[in-house]
Amino acid sequence: MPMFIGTYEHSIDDKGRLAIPSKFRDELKDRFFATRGLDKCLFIFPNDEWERQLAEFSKLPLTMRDARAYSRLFFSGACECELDKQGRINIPAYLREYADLTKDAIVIGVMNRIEVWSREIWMGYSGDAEKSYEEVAEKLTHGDINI
Amino acid sequence: MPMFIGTYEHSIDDKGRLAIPSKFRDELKDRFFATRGLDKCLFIFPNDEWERQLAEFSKLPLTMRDARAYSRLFFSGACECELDKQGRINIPAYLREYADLTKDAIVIGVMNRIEVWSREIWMGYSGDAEKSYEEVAEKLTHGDINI
DNA sequence: CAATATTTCACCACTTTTCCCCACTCTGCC
DNA sequence: GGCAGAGTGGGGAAAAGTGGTGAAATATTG
Repeated sequence: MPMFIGTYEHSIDDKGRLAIPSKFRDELKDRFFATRGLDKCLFIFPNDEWERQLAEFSKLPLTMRDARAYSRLFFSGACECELDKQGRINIPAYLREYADLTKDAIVIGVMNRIEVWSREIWMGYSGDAEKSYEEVAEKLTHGDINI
Repeated sequence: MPMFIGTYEHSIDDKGRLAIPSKFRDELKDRFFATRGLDKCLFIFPNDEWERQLAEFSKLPLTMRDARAYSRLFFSGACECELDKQGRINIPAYLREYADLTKDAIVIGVMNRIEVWSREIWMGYSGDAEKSYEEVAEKLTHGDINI
């Protein structure tokens, strides 16, 4: 079971390269994937998590309009990543655009996935989220989701 | 199991030639087919997927008006493709017309198939879809995506 | 039927991008 | 202070994408 935790501030160079925090590298070693995430960030999934996502998609019928659109965005926005000798990955242009990644990136571990944020967007998002941290926690436990 | 993912921006020349992204070529090596897709794009299926489509169609009753229309367009628009030495295919004129392909094309991987879009149409489509990406994600997976 | 015109296809060459390797800097630790 | 590990930047080789040219096949016309 992978466990990604922590926040790292890294930079993306002109070629779209991003260093993966060294603490995350071992868990990713075999195979991993990046794709459009929710809330304008990128998701990075280790192989087993990726396959869990695929399983969800295989249930969707080609004839449903929404399902088509969703899988088009999901898969067209995905890429398999490889670490270079320095522990970096190459983020394709379309993903950098989606997440507004130019120079300063925030890499965070969220349990079974990694997320990559543009610095500005993360500042806004985490600021808001922090304020309502307790509120959200309360909402979640009233539903069927148990923490 | 083929896995086509990613977005590529290629151009179609006057002769109707389109370069297939090199990452897709290996998966297509033996045999593959192109035809009219849904939403004004072209579908490209590797051989095994093509045969799965055939199987699906053979289940449809000949008496259903919509089924007749759909399979007519699907099969009359189909052609077997071959890669030239540079990794390009030749897209027949009627398919280019169907998908409005003139110069700039977007090639995307959608898991078990490849799609070819005119740049303009894709921009419109993906722009709309992106707006509802998160909504649809929630609807389709009803909460399987972690918060 | 032959000669010419036209289209199609395959090959070749060029340009651009990508990827990989190496070198440097900074930080923390011994 | 020096060493090791982590992150950053740049340069060169290889691959990927694009455009063009020539040969073969087909069609057309005298």
